[in-house]
Amino acid sequence: MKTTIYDIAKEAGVSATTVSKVINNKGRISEKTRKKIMKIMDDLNYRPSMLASAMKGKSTYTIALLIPDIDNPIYAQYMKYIEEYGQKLGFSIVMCSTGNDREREEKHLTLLRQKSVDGFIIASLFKNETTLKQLIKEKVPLVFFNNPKIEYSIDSVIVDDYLGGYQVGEHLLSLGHKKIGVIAEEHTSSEERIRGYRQACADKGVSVDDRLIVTCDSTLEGAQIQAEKLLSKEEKPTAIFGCNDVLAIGTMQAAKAQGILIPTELSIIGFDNTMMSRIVDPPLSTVTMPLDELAKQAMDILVQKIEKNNKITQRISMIPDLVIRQTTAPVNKAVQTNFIK
Amino acid sequence: MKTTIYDIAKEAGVSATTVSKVINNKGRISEKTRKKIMKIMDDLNYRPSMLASAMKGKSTYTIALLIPDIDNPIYAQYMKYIEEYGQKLGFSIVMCSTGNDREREEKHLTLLRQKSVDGFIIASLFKNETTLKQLIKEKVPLVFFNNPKIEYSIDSVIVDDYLGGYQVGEHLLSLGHKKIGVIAEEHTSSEERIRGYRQACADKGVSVDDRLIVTCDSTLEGAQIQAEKLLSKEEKPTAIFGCNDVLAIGTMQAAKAQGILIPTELSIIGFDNTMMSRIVDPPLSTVTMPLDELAKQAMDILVQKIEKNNKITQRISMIPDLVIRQTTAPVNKAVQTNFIK
DNA sequence: TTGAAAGCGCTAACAG
DNA sequence: CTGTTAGCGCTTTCAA
Repeated sequence: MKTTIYDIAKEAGVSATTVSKVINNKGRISEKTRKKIMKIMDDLNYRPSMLASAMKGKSTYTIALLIPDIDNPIYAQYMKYIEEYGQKLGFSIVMCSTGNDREREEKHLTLLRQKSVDGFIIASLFKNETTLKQLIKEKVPLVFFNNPKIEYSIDSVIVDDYLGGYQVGEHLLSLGHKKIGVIAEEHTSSEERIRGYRQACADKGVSVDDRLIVTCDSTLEGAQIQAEKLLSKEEKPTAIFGCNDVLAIGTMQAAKAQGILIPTELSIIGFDNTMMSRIVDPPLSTVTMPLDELAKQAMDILVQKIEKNNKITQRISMIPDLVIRQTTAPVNKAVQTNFIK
Repeated sequence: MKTTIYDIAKEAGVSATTVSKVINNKGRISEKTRKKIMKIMDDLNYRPSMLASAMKGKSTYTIALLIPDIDNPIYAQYMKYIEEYGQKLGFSIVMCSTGNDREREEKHLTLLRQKSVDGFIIASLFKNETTLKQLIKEKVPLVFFNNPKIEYSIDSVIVDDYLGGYQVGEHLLSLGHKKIGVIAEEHTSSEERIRGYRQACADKGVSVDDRLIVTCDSTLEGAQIQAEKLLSKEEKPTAIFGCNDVLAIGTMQAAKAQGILIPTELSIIGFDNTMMSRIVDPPLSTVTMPLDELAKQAMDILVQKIEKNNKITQRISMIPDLVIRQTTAPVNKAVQTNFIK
């Protein structure tokens, strides 16, 4: 039999209420009884059941994180920082992978609402508008993470993907590239990154060739296939922007397989600055974001909603930063001319 | 106000008991009332509170996974497969990273027990014997994952690390290597892998030089530092066994930094077959394990314990397999002789 | 085939 | 400063 608040009460010769009060530091309790109760709780190794207190309307100190896919190390990183900071705040994180699939997203959502988790951090695509509206109406605490939902009044914490894409564009353009391929994943963040990239091109007066912008599932293999196609086009790109590191690295593999030299014959740049970008050869140029800070903000906002019932909704955006490593270089005139003939 | 079982009962003109019975498919209910109740639940979009039912002694359908560190992709993989299969079984997974730190392990443990999670899968080091014994005594459902605790009668699911180490040893030896460095992480699995490796050496009559076996924290940087030391020894190894992929890849980076050619001048082999091993250049030889199967078994055992209160304890061990890629090659006689002079 | 009543472990009025 | 009482939403005897 697990020890309950009553066991403590009985042992201390007081009522359960009193014990509850000392547990929660509420009301006024004489220092004497408080000490006594504390000691007994300690002796009996008593731990209050969070289930029971949650039933009385308190929070469960559990939040759910929805991510598309752990295989992409960037999502593992989301998890890492969110869990780390959650730990500090006393929250547990339940991990839900969704594959960006609406059904799986919803299944997690309803299941976890039944379990009364306090809130949700959503990095998964989450395209279902009906459900989303429903959640907002029911005031379920949630914050979108690196997943802009500009059409809705919803809390979100994001890196400025648009700016990141712009930086990539500028960088590539400054290196003299004009034929630039883009491999994107089906996610709002990719879209924003591309939007930024396009703007950079527009600002420099370089026209973008839409046929060079392709989408694929966010796997090494998927990217490899798309990159191969891109690289066997007549109007072969001299640079490719992978909208995340996995995509960029898949592209590197495709290039290597075709004997294309990086960065001499092809510049490649990624996004996310995952550990992978440091271990490939040559090390991948990419874009980094302040993930720890993003995670912290997301948790803070959520906890505000949960504990203080905070009503204001905010949209926090952080600045990304280029990390130039060794996969980007000035366009190789020789190759270009050779190709144009 | 959330709809409760009573709202349904009232609407249907029956008692809460009856509703409860149809929810749980218990007792005998006329097909008519059952249909009626079902319909009303559906109309009102009723979802039973798992908190309340958990308070009556039912399970929470939540299990906790303790891992050392998400930064190592192999642990992200553990998470992935466990969560995936958990999803199928209707269980949510709460992720706890511990850094192999006893205090953090215990904090998670007590917190989650207060939250009444149904059980624990432990991949984290977990050296605290007192706590462990306590958990066993209290019959907390738990299974150790790739984390052999041979001294205790505890359920565990592991890859046969000993055999994996043996395979690595055999492979390296068959390539003619005699001076082999080993970089290990502080974890039971590393110890087993080394034990297997030693046995292989013994079987081939090759003596192992203990000064070539070193330990470090499981980071790229840590491994790099240790590898540098190893590679600047007089008795420089011709091959290095990284007890996991991170360690092996850190070693690759150290070698590259020193201009050492892989595999011509130095063979390197890892363990875990993470995605990283495929993207480094040259691709890393390593050892693979049937993670999906391991995860499945671990969950199945745990669920047996939770739902059927299964008493028997089992230790499941699966066979790993060498994946020879391009970082291992026959020892380079030239280098050897050159070195010996 | 159905329901009344008790209770899981805790907290929040309210009274004393 | 402390205790009584009621109740969160559900399940489980036991009786009808």
